[in-house]
Amino acid sequence: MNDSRKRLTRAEAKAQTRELLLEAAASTFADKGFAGASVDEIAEAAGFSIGALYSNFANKEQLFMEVLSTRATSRVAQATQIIEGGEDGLQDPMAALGRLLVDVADKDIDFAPLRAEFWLYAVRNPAVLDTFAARMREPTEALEHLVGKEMDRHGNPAAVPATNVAVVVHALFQGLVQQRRIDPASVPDELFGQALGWLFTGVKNAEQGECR
Amino acid sequence: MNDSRKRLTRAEAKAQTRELLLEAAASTFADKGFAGASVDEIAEAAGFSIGALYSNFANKEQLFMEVLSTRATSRVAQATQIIEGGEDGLQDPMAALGRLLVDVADKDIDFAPLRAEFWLYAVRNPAVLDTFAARMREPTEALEHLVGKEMDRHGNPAAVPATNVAVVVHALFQGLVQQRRIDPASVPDELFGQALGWLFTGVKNAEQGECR
DNA sequence: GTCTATAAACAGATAGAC
DNA sequence: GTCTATCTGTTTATAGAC
Repeated sequence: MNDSRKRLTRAEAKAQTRELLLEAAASTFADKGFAGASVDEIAEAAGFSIGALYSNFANKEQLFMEVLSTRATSRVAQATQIIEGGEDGLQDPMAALGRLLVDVADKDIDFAPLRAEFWLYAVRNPAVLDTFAARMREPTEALEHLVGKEMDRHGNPAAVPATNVAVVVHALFQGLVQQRRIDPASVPDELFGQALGWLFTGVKNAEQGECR
Repeated sequence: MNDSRKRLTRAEAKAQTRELLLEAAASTFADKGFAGASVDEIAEAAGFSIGALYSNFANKEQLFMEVLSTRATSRVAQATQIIEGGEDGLQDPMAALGRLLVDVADKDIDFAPLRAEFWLYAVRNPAVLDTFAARMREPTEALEHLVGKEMDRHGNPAAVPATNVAVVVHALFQGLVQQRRIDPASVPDELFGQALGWLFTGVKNAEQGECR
């Protein structure tokens, strides 16, 4: 009994070390990039030494991929799922989604750089490309539900596939987040929601034919 | 006379070396990133040795910034300016712009990775951020002209600022290019033009109020 | 399981030959 | 103006102490 408690505690300790290393890795990779970040400074940022890192991860690449698995990309999916279940945005889902996206962009400072780093890594390593593409399909699918509902709300069945609209919304979001990072004045808070509004009235009219 | 010809030829030779180094640098940075690419392999890719590189550029960073100055980001601006002056897209400027963006995305394979690399560098180096932001304003401003014309074509004066629409179009383009790179099937050729169509009918209706 | 010490390879940048 | 050789620091990854 004592023994099992002890074993559990040790397992927990190791798990905690792993988690701390993953957090430090995410932050350091965001700051300096995959090639630019050294395993040494990652370990140090986590409060450990290089030995602990190699005891928990096979090498730098595996650590990087592990960060991809646990963090970063699914934020948007989480966010949109909150909107679907929550009381927010019952009136105007698009404005609510706009606010939420701004929130994701501003709160999680590492989000965009980390995503860019993963994207580059995926583009450069064909073996990883499918894994990353699958990760990116997550938020798009979450958006697809929202998009589908919104399109239903406005009437008739799909002349435009919800999947395509979801891809566009996702791409627009990523693009705006990046632009906001280098030139905040050019991307005011409201622009997210406005752009979504334009897009959806446009889709709506495409469905039912031009309205004038 | 003989002397001046000789001097000119040498200057040209050096200029050519510089240009070759810049091309090789752009390609290598796109392939391996700023931190991942070594000056050695850049020089080698250009057909020169490391000494020639350091004879033409102060260091790796300056070479990188020089690549930014000469290449990469202004492609979209060039493209949209062609549309404005050309015979193409007189009927449907948005569809033409869509085709053109697809072309930029597919033909210039280094475009997106290089842009991502510059973006990351700018985000990480505050001193460079303004320079890069200015570069990014170039294509947006070119788009703004197109957008303004298109909005005029549909009628009344701006309830929506053309600048904001241009930012959205640019962001959308960048996002779609990135998504297409990791999951081509999710971003068919027509989607660029379609999305622009949705956006503009949406903006149009926002200008003149909802149409139903 | 984590740390310290170290091996082996490689980086950016410089100096001097041609 | 370009090349070769080299200096110096840093990198990833491993081995053995605790």
